[in-house]
Amino acid sequence: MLIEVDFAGDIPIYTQVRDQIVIGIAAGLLLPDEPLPSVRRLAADIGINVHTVNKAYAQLRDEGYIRMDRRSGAEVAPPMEKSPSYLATLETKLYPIVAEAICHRAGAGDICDVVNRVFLALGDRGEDGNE
Amino acid sequence: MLIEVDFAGDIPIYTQVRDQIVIGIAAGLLLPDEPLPSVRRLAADIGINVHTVNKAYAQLRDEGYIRMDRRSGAEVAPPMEKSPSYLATLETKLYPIVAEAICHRAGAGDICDVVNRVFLALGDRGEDGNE
DNA sequence: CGCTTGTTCTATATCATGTATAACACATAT
DNA sequence: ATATGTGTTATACATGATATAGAACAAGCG
Repeated sequence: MLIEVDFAGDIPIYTQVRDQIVIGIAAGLLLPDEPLPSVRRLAADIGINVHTVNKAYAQLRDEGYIRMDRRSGAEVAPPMEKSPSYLATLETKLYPIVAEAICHRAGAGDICDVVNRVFLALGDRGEDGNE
Repeated sequence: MLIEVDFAGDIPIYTQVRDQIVIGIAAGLLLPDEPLPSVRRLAADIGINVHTVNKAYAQLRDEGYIRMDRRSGAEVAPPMEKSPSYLATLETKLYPIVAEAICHRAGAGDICDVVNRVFLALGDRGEDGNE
């Protein structure tokens, strides 16, 4: 599970780390209860500060993606429950993106094609046949 | 075309203004060549600084959504060309969102359902039958 | 001239981001 | 006991983004 960071981009480093770990969990590269590298270790590997990694980990913990213990370190959390309230959050995030797509003359099919492409790219090991 | 801003949220004001105008264009509430309120006018209406509105307008101009003239003011730009390069940008934006959705046990169908729902909410007047 | 338009400039205040260093509480291994 | 490794917290500093404020400019129009 290699994590790379773009220092030149306008996306915060801790957000990049957080996103890549979420992607790793979604893709099945990070399995439940699997230990994550310690904050100091990952910071040294990437070449960033400990607090930056800690901020990413803390956010992941608050969002329920990982579990942190002062002694045993950080671990991937068990799979989430399927909460309908998340769909409202998803809709809020998709609203400006879909509007942009419409302005670029993309149809709903075009957007869903991209969604399915990303889904397949992540889903090689991410699905376990729940539906 | 009413624009409202959430001062308490963590989304920059100029981004909120920019997003709502994009949504307005996508929904057909703002038609091509339609004049936008002046930066001073909109700033006064919303209750924010002129520079904040100017930043939103400048970004919209750089992205091709609107056209600005020093004398005639700001106007909605003509419809965009359908560029394939945008789909790559869209895919980059959707990647973390789809990963999040997978972690929340949402399937590709669930995501596309939300996309279609947003598409319909915006598309009441946004489509003109291009495909 | 008077008014409006976008544009640019300076200045200030606040918050986010990232780094740096250090210490703490807790657990484990030597 | 000592050493090492966890996450956690605290302080400090530098930089950039965000937002505000006031002022001025060039250009068009009645």
